[in-house]
Amino acid sequence: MKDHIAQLIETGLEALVENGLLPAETFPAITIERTRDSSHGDFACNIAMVLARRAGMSPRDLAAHLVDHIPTGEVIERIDIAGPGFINFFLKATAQHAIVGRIIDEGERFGHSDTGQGVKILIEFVSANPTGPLHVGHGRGAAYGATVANLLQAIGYSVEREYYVNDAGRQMDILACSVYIRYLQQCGVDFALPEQCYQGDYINDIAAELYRLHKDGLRIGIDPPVNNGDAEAALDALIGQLKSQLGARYQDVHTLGLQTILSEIRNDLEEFGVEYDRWYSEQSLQGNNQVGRAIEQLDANGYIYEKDGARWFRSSDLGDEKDRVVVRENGQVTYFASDIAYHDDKFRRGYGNIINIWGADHHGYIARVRAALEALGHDSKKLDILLVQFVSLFRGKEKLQMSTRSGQFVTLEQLRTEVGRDATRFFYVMRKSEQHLDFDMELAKSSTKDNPVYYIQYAHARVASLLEKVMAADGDFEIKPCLECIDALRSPVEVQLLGKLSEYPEVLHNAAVNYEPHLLVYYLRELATEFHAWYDTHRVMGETPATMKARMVLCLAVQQIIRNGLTLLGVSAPGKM
RNA sequence: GCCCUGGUAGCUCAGUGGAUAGAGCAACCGCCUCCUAAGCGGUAGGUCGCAGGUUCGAUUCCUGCCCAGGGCGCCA
Repeated sequence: MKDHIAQLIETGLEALVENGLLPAETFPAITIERTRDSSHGDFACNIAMVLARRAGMSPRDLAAHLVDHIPTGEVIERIDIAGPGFINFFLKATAQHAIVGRIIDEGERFGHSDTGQGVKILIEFVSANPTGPLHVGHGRGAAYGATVANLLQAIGYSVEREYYVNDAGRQMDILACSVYIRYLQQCGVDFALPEQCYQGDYINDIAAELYRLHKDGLRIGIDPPVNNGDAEAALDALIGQLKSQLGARYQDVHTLGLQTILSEIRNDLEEFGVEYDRWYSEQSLQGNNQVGRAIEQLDANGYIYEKDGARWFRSSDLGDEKDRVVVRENGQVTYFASDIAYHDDKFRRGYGNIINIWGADHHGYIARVRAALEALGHDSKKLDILLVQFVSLFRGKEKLQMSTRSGQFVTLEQLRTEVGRDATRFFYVMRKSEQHLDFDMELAKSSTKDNPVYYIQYAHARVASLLEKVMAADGDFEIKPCLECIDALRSPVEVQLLGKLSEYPEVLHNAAVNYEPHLLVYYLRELATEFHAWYDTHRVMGETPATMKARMVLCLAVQQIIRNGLTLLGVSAPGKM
C-alpha cells in the first residue's frame, strides 16, 4: 500500500514538473508513513514540506497543487492537506477489506516475503563453553538468536544456525581436572578441589559416571598443587601433572566431561525449541591445522611479529586499541587464534551475511575480530555482531543473586521448568536485546491479564472457541463464501482493526532486517488489545448471516496473524486455555 | 583513562527528523441473565538526564557534560 501511494505521488510530482511548477530535478525518496491519529487518515506524506523551498512555495500551497494531480483510483477515498503541509490519504473501505481475504488465502505464509531472495546467512549464537549447564544469560541469547533466525527466514533468507563448541583449550582442561579430582574423592582420596575448578554438583555426577566405568582404575597418586601466590599457575601445574601421569587416559576423562555436558546442552536447547544446523567444533579447527594456517596467512600479510617469546597480531593497525597475542610463550595458541581461524572459515564458506550473537561482556572483542578479518583480506562489513545484555532474575520485587563461580546460579532448565517454555521464550525477546532485562518469574508464571503471553494467546484461543461454537450452530458454515460479504465490516473499530492487520508484513520485515524481535512482540500485543476491544463490543453469533460470516472471517484473520507471529517467536498458539 | 549500553509517567519499558510523546503494571471509578471476566471502558499521571548546535521543524541527528550498568588478560 505504501508503495502504491508513493507511486501516485510520483505521478503527481511529474505532472507538476510538466506544468513548470517544480524544477526538473531528481526527487528525494518519497516516504509514506502510517498515521498515528485516525483523523489524519490512514497514510501521510511529508513531501510538500521537503520540496517547498525548491519549489519556491509554501508547503501548503505546494501540497494543494500536488493533490490536484494525484489520481485517486480504486484505493483512495479522499486526500487532505493538514498541519504544516502534510498530505493525508484516506483509504476506501473496499481497499481495507481486501486484507482479510489475503490473510485467509496465504495462511501461515501471510507476512512472509522474498526480500532475502534466498541469500545465505549464517547465524551463530549461544556457543557457551561446554563446561557446565546453560544459565539464564545463555537462555536469552538462545531465544534471541532463534527468533532472529526465524524472522530472517520468513523474509526469504536462507538461514543456517550454528553453535561454536569451545571443546579445546584451558577451560576444558580445568573441567577435566575438576571431574578427575571429584573422581579421586569418590575413590576415597582426600584431595581438595582448587577454587578455580568448577564447583557445581554436575561435576560430581560426571565423576560418579567415571567411577562407574573405571572403578578406581584411573586412580593415581598426584601431588597437591603448590600455591606460590599464583593460583592460576598452580592449577596449570596440576593439569600438567594429570596429563603426564594419566597419559592417554587423560583424554578419557576430558572426553567424558565434554560429551556429557555437551549432550545436556543440546538437549536443553532442543526442549527450548532452539535448533541448530551445525555444531562446529574448535578441536576440529586445530586438528586440521586451520589455526596454524590462519596465523601463517596473517604473517604472510605482514601482521605478525614476535615479542617476549610470544607471537602477536598487529591488530592496532586495523582499529583495535592494542596488539593481541595469538601464540603464547608456552607455544599454545590462544582462544583468539582459534577464533580467527573460525571466522576465516565462516567467510570462506561464502555467506551473504554473517551474524554473531554475543553476550555484552564480549564487546571488547569485536574490534580484534574485525581487525583479523580485514588482515586476512575479508570484508568485515559482512559480519554483524549483535550484543545481548544481561538478565536479572526477579521473584516479584526480590532479585535473585547469582554467582557463576560458586555454581550458585539458576539454570535455563530450571527457569524453563518453573516458568514454562512459552513465557520464557516470550519474556526473553520482549525487550530490545541491548537493553538489560529484568525477568520477573512471578509475572511470567502468572496466568492473569498482567502476563502479556497469556493475553496474546488468549486472543487466539478465543477465536478457536468461537469458531467451534459457530460450527456447532451452523454445520454448513464455510470460510470461503464469507469473503464476498466482508464489506459488512463497517464500524470504526472494525476498520481500525483491518488497518492493524495490514501492518503485519511491514512489522515482520522491520523486525527481521533490524534484528529486533521485540517489534513483533509489541505488535502482537497491540493487535490482541484491538481485538479484545472489538470482541467486547461486537457479536458474531446471532447476527445476520452476512455479518456473522464477515465477523467470523475477521476473527480468523486475527487468529492467523497471532499464530504466525507467535510461531516465529517460538511460542505456542493454543486452541484452548 | 579509553570503549560499549542505557537515562522517556510512581514502576517496567516502547517509539519517532514531523501534527496533541505511547503501552503495560501500580492508583482511582465502572462493566458478566450475553460467543472464555485469562476480557472491556473511563480518570489521573511527563522539563523525553542537562546544555549547546544542525533546520521549516529535534524527544529523535551532532558535540560537550552529568548519572547508572558493563567491558578493557599470553582467560574463554
